[in-house]
Amino acid sequence: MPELPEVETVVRGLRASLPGRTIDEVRFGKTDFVDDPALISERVPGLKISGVTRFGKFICIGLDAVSTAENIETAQCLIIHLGMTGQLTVVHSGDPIKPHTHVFFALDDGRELRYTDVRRFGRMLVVSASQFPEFKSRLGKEPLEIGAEEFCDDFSSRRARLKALLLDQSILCGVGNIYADESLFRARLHPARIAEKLKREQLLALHKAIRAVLEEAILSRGSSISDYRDSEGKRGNFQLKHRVYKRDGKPCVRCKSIIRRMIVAGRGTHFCPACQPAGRIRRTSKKDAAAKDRSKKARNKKSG
DNA sequence: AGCTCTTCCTGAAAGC
DNA sequence: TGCTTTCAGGAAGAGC
Repeated sequence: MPELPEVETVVRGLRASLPGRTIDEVRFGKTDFVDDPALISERVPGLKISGVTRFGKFICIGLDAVSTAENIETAQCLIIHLGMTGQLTVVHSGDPIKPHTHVFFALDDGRELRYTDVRRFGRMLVVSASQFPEFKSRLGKEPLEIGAEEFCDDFSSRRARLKALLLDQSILCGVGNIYADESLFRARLHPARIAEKLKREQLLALHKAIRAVLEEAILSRGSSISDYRDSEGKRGNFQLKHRVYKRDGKPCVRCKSIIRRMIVAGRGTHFCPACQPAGRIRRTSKKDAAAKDRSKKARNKKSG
């Protein structure tokens, strides 16, 4: 699943081969993950790619009018989120089409930028350059840019579990399930701990761990678990360096305890029970227990 | 504020 | 062997 390091790798690849090219034509297959396909068809063809940037897990392809004499409002941002299984690759227009390829951007040099997405959990939209800051403002801070002080301030007032906070894109943007688990392991913090209850040193350790994990993962060109490929269709290598993610049942690289998997914040979560002690986990409240009981009964009813 | 559940979708894996 | 069911998960929205 593409998270910040994977998206950054894709963006670097696209940045090396797209700027300067003009998009001649846009073709669509299935469009249920596209906000407004007609608007993309209307605005994008004829524009020149000015740059490719990343914000959180989003890719932004900047587009400008070829002739600067045009009116100013032609500058556009093509925004793409890869969801779980999205892939953006640049190929020659005659190359075989991979299954589940749903958007084709024909370039003026005989190549094509293609969007492939098996599960179609991704998203694609176009906004005018003037609307872009507003779109961007809905996202939280960049984990590689936020300072230690700021990070501590943001987390120390939160009553949610660390795992939930790390996955919340309106707080920090770009961290997903893999890098949340890997960061928490490095900081020796249990995923279900409440942020507010941590000591300052622990929050500082988490801030440092997030940076370290993301930077190392970018150097390894991201993690390829199943579907992830970069803009040239190549796999990343960071999955070989995961210390807890999908390693449940295996020995901890630090202490040899068996890595465990549990659901936290609704997500499969991997951790070492010895290196990441639970601390004082909030006891299951009567309300939570009742909710759990209800869902269990609902499940039994369905199956029986 | 924050938690749980549901929805979207498909392929892999588990269950029978 | 082969069919059916379950599960995984990023994000958004509902309801509590």
